[in-house]
Amino acid sequence: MEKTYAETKTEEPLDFIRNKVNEDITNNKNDGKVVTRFPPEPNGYLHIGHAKAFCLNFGIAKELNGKCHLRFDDTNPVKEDDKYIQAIKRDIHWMGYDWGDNLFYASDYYEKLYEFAVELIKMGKAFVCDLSMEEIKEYRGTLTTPGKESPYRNRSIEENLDLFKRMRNGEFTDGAKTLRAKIDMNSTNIHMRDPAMYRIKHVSHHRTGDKWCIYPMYDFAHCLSDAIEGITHSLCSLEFEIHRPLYDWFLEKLNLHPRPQQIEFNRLNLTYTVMSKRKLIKLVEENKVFGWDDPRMPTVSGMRRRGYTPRAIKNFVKKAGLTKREQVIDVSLLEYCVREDLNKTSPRVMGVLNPVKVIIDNYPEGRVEEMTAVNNPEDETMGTRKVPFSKELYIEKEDFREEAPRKFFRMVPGREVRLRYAYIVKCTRCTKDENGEITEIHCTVDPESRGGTAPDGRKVKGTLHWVSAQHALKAEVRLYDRLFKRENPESDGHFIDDLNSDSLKVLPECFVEPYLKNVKPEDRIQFERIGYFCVDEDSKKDKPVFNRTVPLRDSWAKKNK
RNA sequence: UACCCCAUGGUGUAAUGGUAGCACAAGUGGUUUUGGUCCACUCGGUUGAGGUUCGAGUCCUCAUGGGGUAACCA
Repeated sequence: MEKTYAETKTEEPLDFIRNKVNEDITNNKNDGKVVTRFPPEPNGYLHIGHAKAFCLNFGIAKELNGKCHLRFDDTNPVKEDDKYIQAIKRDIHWMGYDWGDNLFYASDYYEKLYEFAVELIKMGKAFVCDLSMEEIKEYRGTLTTPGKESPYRNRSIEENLDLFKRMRNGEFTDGAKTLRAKIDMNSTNIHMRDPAMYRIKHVSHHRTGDKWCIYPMYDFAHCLSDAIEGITHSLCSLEFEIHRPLYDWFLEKLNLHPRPQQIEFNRLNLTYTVMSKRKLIKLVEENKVFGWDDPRMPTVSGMRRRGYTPRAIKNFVKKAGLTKREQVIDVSLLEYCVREDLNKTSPRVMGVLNPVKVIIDNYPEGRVEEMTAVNNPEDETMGTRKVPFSKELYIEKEDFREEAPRKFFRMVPGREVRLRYAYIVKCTRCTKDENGEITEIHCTVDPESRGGTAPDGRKVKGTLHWVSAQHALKAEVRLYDRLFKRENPESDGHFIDDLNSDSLKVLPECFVEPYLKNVKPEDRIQFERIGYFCVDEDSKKDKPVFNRTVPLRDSWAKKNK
């Protein structure tokens, strides 16, 4: 049975919604039950803002032994599609939530909703209106002026009943008639000015096919679907606040009990991205990204492909908090949460993204040593692995300079560096091509320093990652950056202009250690000194593709900005 | 020039009439075979004006600022 937060072991302060739910249980409202719901419309993929909503709804249910229903709000067949239903279910499951038997569709309730509408007509609380869309708009008035009543408002109940039935039977064309609630054309809340309940659309529905040609509106369908399912707390975002009187009106007029309560919370926005479904659809349709699951997208699918973990996302949502103020959260908080999780869980490996060859002149040709490397210094149980070392290696181009700037601890002629888990080497010289590009770097190894420490205890400040040339596995690496150049991409439709043209860099010729030859999509690793990466589904048998999830923090780069 | 909601460091969020705290970001130092992690420190805040009170971020009034609302979308 449900418990209160006093009985859970949370020591953190509760947000205002959890407080309210807690209070309701304490007062035995709804017999102390908690039933929430997550009601996506299947017209796009879920994004991090939706994640906040479903983490809240499923989270509360889980925390208090209540239930959370997944209900597809499918009342507008022209925008909806089954492919979105599949994607939404997959994303919620991936995040670790389960609706059990409680999978519903607003379209399950079409017959019942129709009956409720008939009931309202019988009460004289709804009428069939012949006004056109333009006329309705005109009659509605404006934000500052009252509306006026439709000339069809006082039709007899019998006539309304007959007309509504004929609407259902398909006797009228799209837009010819609507069923409207009879409320108050003078209300200061425009949503109460005789809102539409049903409109005619001769369109087949992804679930009900051609059974219906009238479809219920959100305001009518949502509150009643909640009531039908026995939802106790109907949590939605702030922009629905003004709809609440209407939500309550239908429930009250139809005298439904127990009565679900709508509570509104702030949406989650992130810097350097856009969050509205409309804008995300535009990015997909105009091929600004490769799809809904492009790793640069703020969608759950995109984040999965990018390598974010459910745990990191949940933690982020929790840290973002829940209030009634507008929030725009710094994307660095999300990245922090991702790194925090990946740091503890990702195996470390070496990979060279921009390779340059290193030749160790005093190392015997053909000799191969197996160096022991720690898989994760944060977690001893992850063990160690062997990494082959030989005369010719690759290191990162940017780890070598002919002239060292101040505090540059990497490879420079005449100086020593450590090759991680291998040896201390001293750079002697480099060769260049006719363009001045460095072609080879020559070093000598200190054979006494095997493993990386010198017996004389001398300090070597720099440690570089490397890959043995003859053992290297070729890989493609995709580097992602923020999708937009500006913190708040233009809100007025010109957000496309703020797209960051450098949001994706593909490096087709990287070298990684052979340990990675059996990776599979969604495997996550850390390339030491570079960042966290996730194996992409585009990977081929002998050429893996790695998506950069998030770079490691880099105080060196920051200092040199 | 309507109605509704909101207002705490750069950002997000606590403080339920009694010491304004936490996290991220930013910065400084320490440790380090990842310029990572970790550790320590620093920076910086109650929109304004009145009122109630021994005492106000918190309650009241007004002002200011921000957001939402006029689909047969959700």
